[in-house]
Amino acid sequence: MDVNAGFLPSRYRLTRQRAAVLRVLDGGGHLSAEAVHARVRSELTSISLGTIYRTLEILRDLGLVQVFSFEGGAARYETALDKHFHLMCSQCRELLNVQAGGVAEIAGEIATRHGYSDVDWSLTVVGRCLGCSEKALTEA
Amino acid sequence: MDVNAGFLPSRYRLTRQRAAVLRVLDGGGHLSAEAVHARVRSELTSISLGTIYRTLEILRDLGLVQVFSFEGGAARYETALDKHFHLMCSQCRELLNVQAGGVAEIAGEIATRHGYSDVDWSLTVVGRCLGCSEKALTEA
DNA sequence: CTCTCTGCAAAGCATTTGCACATTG
DNA sequence: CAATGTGCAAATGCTTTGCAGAGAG
Repeated sequence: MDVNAGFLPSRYRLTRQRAAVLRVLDGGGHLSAEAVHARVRSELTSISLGTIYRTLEILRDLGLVQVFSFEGGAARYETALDKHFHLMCSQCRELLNVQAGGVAEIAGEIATRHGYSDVDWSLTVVGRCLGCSEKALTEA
Repeated sequence: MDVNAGFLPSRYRLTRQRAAVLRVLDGGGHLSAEAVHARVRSELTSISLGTIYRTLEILRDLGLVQVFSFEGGAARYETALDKHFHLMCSQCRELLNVQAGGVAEIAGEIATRHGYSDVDWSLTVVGRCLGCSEKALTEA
């Protein structure tokens, strides 16, 4: 991804810190702020967690990054992709992106029926992944 | 709802506090722990917030109560009903329950394809509700 | 009399914020 | 130099927990 994209037409400056955060997220995965911090640190040793949070917020504002929050854990950040939903393992909490089919229609229909505007949706499917199922068997 | 239902076959005692929490939630709505606390207090003036949280956790464990967590706000609790999803206003954060149609199928299909078991799902549709849309117009 | 439950206050975790200094355009 | 960004540490909001006493079986 062109790290400059999205920055130029904005009031935000493209600093080393911001570029590094974006680069880490471009590496893929669903990372917590803490995890982003750890990775960016290998390059910018003195960057603070506060800056990570501030940066993630800005990248969100620019539409370059998406957040996923769930119960009992830190929010996970990923670079913005096509609209998708998440498949999450209830044990290891690993996240998988899944393409949406039909969900947008259901969401839109409901929203219209209730007079809601500026509609967005989020679907999360939770279950035990293959790896964790096997681990459970081995341990039993 | 019979407040005793669910308690008897369990290791939990039915105390005044627990009955009161359940009664408040049966009153309907999607309440934060803080809101439950405020309402229960009118009856049991010295009940603590800690007890509210502990009780909500137990009621969840018994399947009598469901939680809904979202970004940037306290979790909301409601008595367990048929599987449904939530329509949330992005401004006033009011929650509406909506019956599910087709979502379970999509979720199940995806989960099976990826080998996930013990599957559950949650769909949240977010938008601006009628009330908030009107308010926005009046203020403009 | 033992086990469970409660209130209280302290701790915990994720996130945000105030401030003084550094960096940038 | 004026505006923006940063590190640090303290503050915040929600939730959990340790403990000592109260209540239930």
